[in-house]
Amino acid sequence: MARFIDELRRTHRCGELRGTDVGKEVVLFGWVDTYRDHGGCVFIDLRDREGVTQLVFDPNNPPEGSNVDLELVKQAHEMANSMRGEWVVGIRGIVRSRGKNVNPKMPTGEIEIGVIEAVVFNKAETPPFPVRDDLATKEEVRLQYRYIDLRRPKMQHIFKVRHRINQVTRNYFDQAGFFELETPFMVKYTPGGARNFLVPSRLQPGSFYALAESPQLYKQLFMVSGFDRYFQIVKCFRDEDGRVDRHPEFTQIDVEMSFVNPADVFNAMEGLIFRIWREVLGIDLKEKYPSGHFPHMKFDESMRKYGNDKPDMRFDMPHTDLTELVIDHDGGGVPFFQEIAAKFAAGKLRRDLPGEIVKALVVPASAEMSRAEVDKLEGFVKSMGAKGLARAKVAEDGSWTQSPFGKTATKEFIAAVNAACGVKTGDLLLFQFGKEALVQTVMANLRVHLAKKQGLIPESGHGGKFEFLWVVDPPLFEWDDDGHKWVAAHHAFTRPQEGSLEFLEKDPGKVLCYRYDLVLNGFEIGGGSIRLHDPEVQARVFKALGIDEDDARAKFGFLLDALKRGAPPHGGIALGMDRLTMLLSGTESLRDVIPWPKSQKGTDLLTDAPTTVTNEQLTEVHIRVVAPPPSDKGTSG
RNA sequence: GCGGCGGUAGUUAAGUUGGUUAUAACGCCGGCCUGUCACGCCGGAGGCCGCGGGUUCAAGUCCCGUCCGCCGCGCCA
Repeated sequence: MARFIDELRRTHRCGELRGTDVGKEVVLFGWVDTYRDHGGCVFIDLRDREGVTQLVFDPNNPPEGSNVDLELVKQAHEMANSMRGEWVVGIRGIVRSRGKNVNPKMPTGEIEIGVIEAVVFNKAETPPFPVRDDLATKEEVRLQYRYIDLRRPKMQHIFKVRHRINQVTRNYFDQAGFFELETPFMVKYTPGGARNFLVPSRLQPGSFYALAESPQLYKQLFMVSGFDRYFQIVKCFRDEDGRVDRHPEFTQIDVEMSFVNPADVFNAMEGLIFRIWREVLGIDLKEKYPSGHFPHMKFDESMRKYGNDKPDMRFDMPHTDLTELVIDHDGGGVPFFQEIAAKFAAGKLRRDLPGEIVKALVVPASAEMSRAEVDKLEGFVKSMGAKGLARAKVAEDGSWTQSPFGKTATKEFIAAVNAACGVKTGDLLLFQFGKEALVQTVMANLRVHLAKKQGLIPESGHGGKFEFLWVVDPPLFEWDDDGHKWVAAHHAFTRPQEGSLEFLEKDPGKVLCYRYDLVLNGFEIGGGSIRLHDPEVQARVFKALGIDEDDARAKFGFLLDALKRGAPPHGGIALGMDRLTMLLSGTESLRDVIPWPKSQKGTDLLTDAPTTVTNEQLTEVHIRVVAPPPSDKGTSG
C-alpha cells in the first residue's frame, strides 16, 4: 500500500483552490511547472490540466495543524531542493493565504500550499522546450515531443474545446432524433474523388480494401434501411497532399436524413452550429443571425465575385469580371485582351463555356501600396502559376498610369473598366486574364492576401468575427479539360434540380443541382447534397457522364440495387470537425486541433510512421515492394 | 510533380567581401540566497553549423546533389 495514491487520495486539482479554501488539508498531484529555490524555503508551481498552484516547502515556517510532523516537513524540503521541471510529484499540505503576497496574475494567486509531506512519483529528463504558452519552438520539434507540447495550457484548452464540441454534437443529435450509427473504415475501392489509402488483404491475395474517404455510400444505405436520421463523428482518410486546413486522416460530423429538402438540412445544421457556439464559446449567434439562419449565395455569384466557392465574408473587396467588357470593346486596345476577344469572335471560345476570362481587383488608394510592394504581390501570384500581375493606377482624369496597358488602351475601354470597378482617384487596379481556373485561383488568393495586408482580417484566427454562408446551386457537372468530357463535380449521386433536367442531354454545363457548402471565414466547413434516388434520372446522369450501364454496375452496383429496393428521398451533409474546431478556437492550422498530427508529407514525427516492414510481413499480404526503400528509415518487425 | 521559405548548443536566434578559439539569450549543471511567482547573484559545461560531394591554402559562409519541416500551386470537398 503506497502512502500517496492509495492512502492519500487526491482532493483537488491544481487550479481549483481559492481564498475560501484556506485552512483545508489537501492532497495534490501534478507536474513541476517552475521552481524557485530561496535556500531556506523553496517555491514550486505545481501544474495539472486545470491549472497551477504554488507550493511552499519551508521547515522554518511549517504549516499549522494537528497532522503536521516536522520531520516530514524537513524531508519534503530536502526533496523539493532536488525537484526539477516536469517531475511528477504529489504533496499533502495546508491551504493558506498569501497575505500581502497575492499574485493577481494567477487564478489561484490568493493562496498557496504549506507542504507537510511530498513524494516524487517520477523524475523527468529536462524537456526539449519549456511547457509554456508563449513558445517560439519550431513545430517540427513540438511534434517530435507532442506529449510534452500537449501539456501546455493552450493545447489543453484546445482539446477541452474539442471534447465539448463532441459532447454538444452528440446531445444535439440525440435530442433531434438522430441515431449515432457506425460505418466501416475498410471499404470497397471506388474510383473518382480523392486518392485512397489501400489495405492489402491477407486472405484474398492480390485484393485490397480502401480506407473510407467518407461514409458517403453507407450512410445512404442507412436511409434505404429506414433509419431515417443518422449521424456519426467519424474519421475519414484521403491520400492527398497537405495544406494548412487538410490532413490525411480527419474527422467529420456526418449526417444523413430521409424525406428532406435542402432547407431541412440547413435547419438541422444551423441548430447544431448555434448550440456549439452558445455552449462552447458562450456566443449567441442569434444576435448576428436573428432569423436563426445563415445567408445564402449562389455558387455562380461566389465564383464571379470572389473567385472560389468559399468566400471569406468578413470583408468585401469583390472581383470585377471584365470578360464581357473586353469582348464588347474588341480588347479595348490592349494586345493581351485583343487576343482573347479574337478567340471569342472566332468562336474558339464560347461565353457559356469555361474558357478564358479577364478579372480585376481594386486596391483602394488608402492602402498606399508602393511599387516594391506590388512587385512582391507579383511574386506571390507567380508562385501560383500566374504569368504576371498587370496593374494600372487611376489618375485624377481617370487615365491609367504606371501600367503596361495605359498607353494603348482606348479611352472608352478605360472609362468602361473604371466604371465597372467603381474606382476612385489613386486606386490601383490589378488584372488577371487567361485560363479561367487559374485566374480564379490567383484572384481568390490575392483577395485574401490583400485583406490580410490591409488589416481587414488577421493573418490567422477569427479576429472575433464569424461570417457564415451557405453556397448553393452549383453545377452538377464540371468540364474535364484533360479527359475532354463532363465529370461529376461532387459525386454521381447528387440530385439535379427539376428546373435543369431538360439540359441533362443538350447542355450538361447548365444543370444545377441540390448541392450546398457551409462556409465560415473563407473555409469550407461542410458540404452535402440531396441525393439522387430516382433510377430514371440516375440513368440519364450516368449517360451524360459517359458511364455505360456495365460500368455503373461494376462500380456502384450495390448502391444502384439498393436504390431500386425502396429508397426514400434523402440527403445530408458532413461538417469538417477539425476545421470547425480550428476556426472556433482561433488556431492557425489543422494540426493544432489534432492531438497526434502528421507532417505535410504524411509522416508521424513522433513514431516515424510510416516505416518499411519485413519481407515476412510483406509475403503474408502478398506484396512485393518495387521502389527501393529509403535507406535511413527503420524497419519494424 | 512544381514554386517559395527555413535547418548553427536542449530551445530561439546572430554569424560581415570565405580568414584566429563559431557568438548571445533562455534552458541545463554547481554554489549562494526566506516571500518568490519567467525570483535574484556568482561560476561552469554544452556544437556532426541537417547530410554527402566539390571549389579553395582555408567553407557555417561559395557550387552541386540530397534529406527533413513549413506555406502555396497541382491534386483534394
